[in-house]
Amino acid sequence: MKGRKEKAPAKAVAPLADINTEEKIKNAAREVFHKNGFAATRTRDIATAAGINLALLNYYFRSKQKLFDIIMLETLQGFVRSLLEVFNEEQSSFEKKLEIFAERHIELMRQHPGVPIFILSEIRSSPESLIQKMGVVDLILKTAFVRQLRQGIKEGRFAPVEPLHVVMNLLGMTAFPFVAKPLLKEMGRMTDKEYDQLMLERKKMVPRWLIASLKAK
Amino acid sequence: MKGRKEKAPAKAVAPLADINTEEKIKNAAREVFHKNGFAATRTRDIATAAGINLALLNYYFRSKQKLFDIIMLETLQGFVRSLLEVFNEEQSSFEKKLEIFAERHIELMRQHPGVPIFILSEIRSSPESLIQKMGVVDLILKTAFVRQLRQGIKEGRFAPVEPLHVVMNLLGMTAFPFVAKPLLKEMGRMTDKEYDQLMLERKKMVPRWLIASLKAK
DNA sequence: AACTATTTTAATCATTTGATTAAATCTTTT
DNA sequence: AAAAGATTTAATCAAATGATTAAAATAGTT
Repeated sequence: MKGRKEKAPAKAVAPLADINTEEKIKNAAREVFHKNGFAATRTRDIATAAGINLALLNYYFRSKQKLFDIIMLETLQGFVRSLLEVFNEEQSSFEKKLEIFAERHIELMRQHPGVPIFILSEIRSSPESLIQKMGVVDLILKTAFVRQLRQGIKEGRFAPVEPLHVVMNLLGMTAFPFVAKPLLKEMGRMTDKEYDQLMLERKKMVPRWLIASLKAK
Repeated sequence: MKGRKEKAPAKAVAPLADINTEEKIKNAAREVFHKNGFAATRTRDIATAAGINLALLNYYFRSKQKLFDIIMLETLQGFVRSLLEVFNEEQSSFEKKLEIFAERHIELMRQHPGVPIFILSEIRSSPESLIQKMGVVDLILKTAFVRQLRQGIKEGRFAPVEPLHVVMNLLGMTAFPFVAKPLLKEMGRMTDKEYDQLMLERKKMVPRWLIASLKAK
């Protein structure tokens, strides 16, 4: 243990107009990790993508694992936040929340198509740590969205159903097409442009399909 | 290149009552690959799980990649076959196919919960080769199932919809809960047993939800 | 400019990991 | 039983990979 790297490098003057090294590494790491996952990523891939010397990665982030943890945490937070934000909104109706969520969530995934499969495939064999890192997720069944769903059931507007089923259906209909894109695209013999067109259609349709399903006996 | 391993080892007498080495390796490989994926799997993990000497893996399968290819191909075929079998059945109605598919597909995934995320996460960054290995998938839009869907739309029993949307919704509702199990289980603060109970419920519910959505304007 | 602290580089380590080899053991055939 | 062939083992290799080090370069301060 030498002293030089005991603490993180001091953040010197921010090189305005140009991006600093730490950010360059993080951006490259985000891209490569999202694309290939932790195990298939070489620290050299990240260094090359960032256009930096390999040693700088360890100088700024100590280890591949620590860098990954940062990227994963930020990625998860970005996704969970956007979801909870909509679900917690107190004013709007259940139906309106559905519309806003589908619109936002699908748009978010259009901008970052690799993120859903990244999250899911990293979580699959990860220790408790990662799942607890998202302690936020178990807040979902306490949101206004779920409360309104239960209310709708009580009033007889919707058929009785376990709310988690509805969350599964909603996320299944929005996220799955991104998770399974290579497969589904091949099924439909589609170009990326055509596939994207379907995603746009789904922004409007998913809420309707879901509402209809809630009325099924 | 020595001669000894130029060809595959001769399959000698099958050791009845006991499983042979090749099968032991394949079974262990299937388990480990399904759990951790290609990149995160060490050949030593497989050897240990199979209870064999590391060199035997290469003796029987030449390389990690070749062993993986075999496992992946078999895994894919198992999944696609069960899907096409139902969709191609000429006699049954559209609604009946839906019921049978949901029942079979969910049951298959209950037996092999790691398979869906395994397939999807390996496919994501795989070269064309893997996707073409499943040339079968693009047959789906030519099945009786899709033909009957189009017919139903023409007759006005269903609202007009691109069939691929319906396939997305169906697979999203069946497969996604398995793909995202760690996340969804945490959301619902559920035990494995409780989560499995939900999967059983979905066998009956997914067809109803999907039919209802088809009638949504 | 001289001095100090920070950032970057090239070279190198140590470990992990896929694969191979040669010898040993076991099985089948003669 | 001897010979031939198949299977298994222990030891080892070579390349890949995460990480470190010492020195060089750069920026900031006096």
